[in-house]
Amino acid sequence: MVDKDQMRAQIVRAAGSIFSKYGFRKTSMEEIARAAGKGKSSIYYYFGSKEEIFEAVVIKEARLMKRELSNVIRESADPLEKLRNYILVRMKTFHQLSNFYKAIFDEGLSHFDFIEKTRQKYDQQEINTLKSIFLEGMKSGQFKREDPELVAIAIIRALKGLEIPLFWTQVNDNVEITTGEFLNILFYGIVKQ
Amino acid sequence: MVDKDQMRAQIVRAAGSIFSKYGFRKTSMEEIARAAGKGKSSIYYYFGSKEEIFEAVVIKEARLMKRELSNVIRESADPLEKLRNYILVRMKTFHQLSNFYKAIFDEGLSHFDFIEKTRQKYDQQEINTLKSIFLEGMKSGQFKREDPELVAIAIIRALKGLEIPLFWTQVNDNVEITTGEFLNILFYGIVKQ
DNA sequence: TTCAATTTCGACCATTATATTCGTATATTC
DNA sequence: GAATATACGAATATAATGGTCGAAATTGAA
Repeated sequence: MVDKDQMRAQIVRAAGSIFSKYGFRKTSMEEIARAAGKGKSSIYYYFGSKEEIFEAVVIKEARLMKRELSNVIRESADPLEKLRNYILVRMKTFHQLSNFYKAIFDEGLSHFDFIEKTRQKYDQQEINTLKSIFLEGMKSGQFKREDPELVAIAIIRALKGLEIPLFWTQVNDNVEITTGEFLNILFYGIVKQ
Repeated sequence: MVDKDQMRAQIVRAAGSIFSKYGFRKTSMEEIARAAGKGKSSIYYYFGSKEEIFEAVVIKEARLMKRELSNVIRESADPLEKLRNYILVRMKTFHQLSNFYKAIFDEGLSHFDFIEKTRQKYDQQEINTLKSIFLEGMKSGQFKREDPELVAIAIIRALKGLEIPLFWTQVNDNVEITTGEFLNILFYGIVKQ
């Protein structure tokens, strides 16, 4: 039973590296099995279906992103730095996960209802996080006085907008540049001088 | 006839962007057609087969790389700079083309005999180029006196070794770091002080 | 050792995806 | 308006793929 979980983890790891490269549809069980160093049918001993594996991968990656975001917030004291780092880390991680998100928008993947639920849950969490950061910044006088909920939602929307081109450009450089530009605008449009 | 070539170029462009993302096998004619803004069967008016398109793409990219390398050599006067820039450009371009090369090593693609021929031709060209750069550096006293042919072959071999990990890591950063490190070693192991 | 539970996989099946062909419809040219 | 060039939907034959099943290894406790 202990080994079984270990094997599951290994399969998830292998599958993740393929999924993130080719997306859900273009990844075959054969490839996952090969990458995990197992026969194709053996995979079915650990997972019921390809979709189950995909779900496990997405959940794992989501947890990872959440942890990473928590860390970066905890580690930066200044709310301004918090916001900056939060967004930078988010965009960077998102770029690595773009294939998963691409899969979400992919046609024929709408039966992944768990994804929509997960997404909504994380959306709410993100809004709350940003809200609290912004509140803190308001108290310290570094941010203008606005409705924190509205600001948080606006930022989330903007970030989602920023994510779109990531689906189409394969060059990494744009990420940091665009995000930096975005941060520039965001701060100097928002911060009280 | 003029328009036909234009359309061919457009298809090659579209196909290139998909091939470079998913490789040969995972790219479908349907996708190529969609990306080219045409119906699937229309593609066959311009190209006889998927492989023919692939061949056109590879040839085009190879030409591009060759031109880029020629430019960088012409523009840098110092042989040391020539070698440095040559390798940097080569690694950068190679990274963008990694999917094509991945296709070459892919099993089941061995019937692309034109690729092996092209590769051999370019290997010889590369050796000659590096040889002449090295000869120039020897004359100017910046490089140690060695057999230029052997040195050129050694460098090519090393570069090929550097290329391998590009197949497995998806992070871009490594490229410049590894290449930089490589250049460091190469220069200070080779240059006369 | 023996026996049962666990783990692995080759062979197989049903379904889908895909490359290519074909007949024909629509533009373009002379 | 015939001839030619261009476009595509539908059809086909084949290959790829997700998933099943039974049987072979492997393990490990009695």
